[in-house]
Amino acid sequence: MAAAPGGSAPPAGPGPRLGFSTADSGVGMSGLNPGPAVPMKDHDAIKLFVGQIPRGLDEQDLKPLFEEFGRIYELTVLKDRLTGLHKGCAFLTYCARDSALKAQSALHEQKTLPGMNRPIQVKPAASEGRGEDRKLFVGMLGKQQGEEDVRRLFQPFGHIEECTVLRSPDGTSKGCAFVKFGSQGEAQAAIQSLHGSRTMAGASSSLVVKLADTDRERALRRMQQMAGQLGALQPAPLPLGACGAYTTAILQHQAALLAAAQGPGLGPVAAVAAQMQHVAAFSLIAAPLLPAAANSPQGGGPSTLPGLPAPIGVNGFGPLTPQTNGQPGSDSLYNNGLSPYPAQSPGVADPLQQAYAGMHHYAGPEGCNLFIYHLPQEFGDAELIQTFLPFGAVVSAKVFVDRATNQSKCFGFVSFDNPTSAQTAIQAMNGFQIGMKRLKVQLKRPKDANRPY
DNA sequence: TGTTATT
Repeated sequence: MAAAPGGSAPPAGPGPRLGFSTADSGVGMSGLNPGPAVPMKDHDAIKLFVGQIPRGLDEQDLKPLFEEFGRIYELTVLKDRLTGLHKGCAFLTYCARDSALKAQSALHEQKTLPGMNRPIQVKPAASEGRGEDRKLFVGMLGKQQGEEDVRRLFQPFGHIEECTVLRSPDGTSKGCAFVKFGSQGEAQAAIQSLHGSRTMAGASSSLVVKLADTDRERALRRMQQMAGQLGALQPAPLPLGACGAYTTAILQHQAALLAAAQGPGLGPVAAVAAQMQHVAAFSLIAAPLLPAAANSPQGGGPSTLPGLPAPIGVNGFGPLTPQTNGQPGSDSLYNNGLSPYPAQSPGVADPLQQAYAGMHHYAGPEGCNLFIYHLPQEFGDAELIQTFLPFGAVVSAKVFVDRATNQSKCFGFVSFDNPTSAQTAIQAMNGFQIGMKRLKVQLKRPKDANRPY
């Protein structure tokens, strides 16, 4: 024992004598540990949790006990952050994965250290994860990249247990993959180094490397999609009271809380309820905030609105909220008598209903789709709907968002179900001043068109 | 100038 060679420091002389209550079977004489002073650990090494350790034993005391099963990479007794008191347990990582497995099977629940009532615990630390924490989702791959390419990319970070590129039924790559590492540490290292680090050929954005969804997250995702479908097909007839963006924000917050609060074991029904509440909140956004009876001078045009006081604050949607429900003209977005909106013709189906009727369609027919630039930074899809809903049935509205920052790119698309509405919207809204900006509203460029403007 | 995908 006294001659532990190599990097393993010999246990300090006096210290508590180490032994198991069952049998003392020559612990500590096995390992010659030649090699570098700084040990290397295998990529697939396992971090072990060791419990039921007598408080009197420190790392040096414990070392010989565990060295029987192989070279130790790291051994740390857990201490209270504040008091520094020994917590009766430790983390142990062997250089070799195999050593950890041997130690676990030989020691876990098998022996009891002196002075303890319960047998020692030796098992993978919780931080090692039980599968999900070692599995990565990889996005923004090139469509032509296969398993081999992905493996090449991730192989430097550890032992890859699985590597699968997701493909459509016809075999073409969906541009994403799953990679499972031997340990959580390897997975985290890969995330650290690779996420956002490069853009693969043919990808629209930089590489995505993150933990794969858990089963629960996957189920939630599915339900979100289903709820979305339901909402698009059957817009709930909601009371359109005085509910503006602020109310919406509260509802969304509540929905988020509900979703976050669903701990393990929450049934699918409650999850759906949370999702449906979210859908309801979204529906409320569409409460028309615009003056229904505001007869605007159509001939004037937006360019005749110089010096318009900013109707929309840069820090929120305060002015967007209808403060007097149903009272045309007053306290509305356009309290200057220069609203660009045409009167809503009676007899036309509720535009709200129409707006949602086909909302899952991205684009309408040619000539129905608008490209809108110079949107206020805080404009989202909902505000875009609100702004263009008076001109006709909005089939879709989408503000582009930078995926990395979640910030609006200040442009978006609105589609109507007919070209006349689109033209009316252009006439009324192109050049319209909001805050410091003037909207640019024009027909969306067809995919194949080559004109810059 | 319609984006990013979850076995």
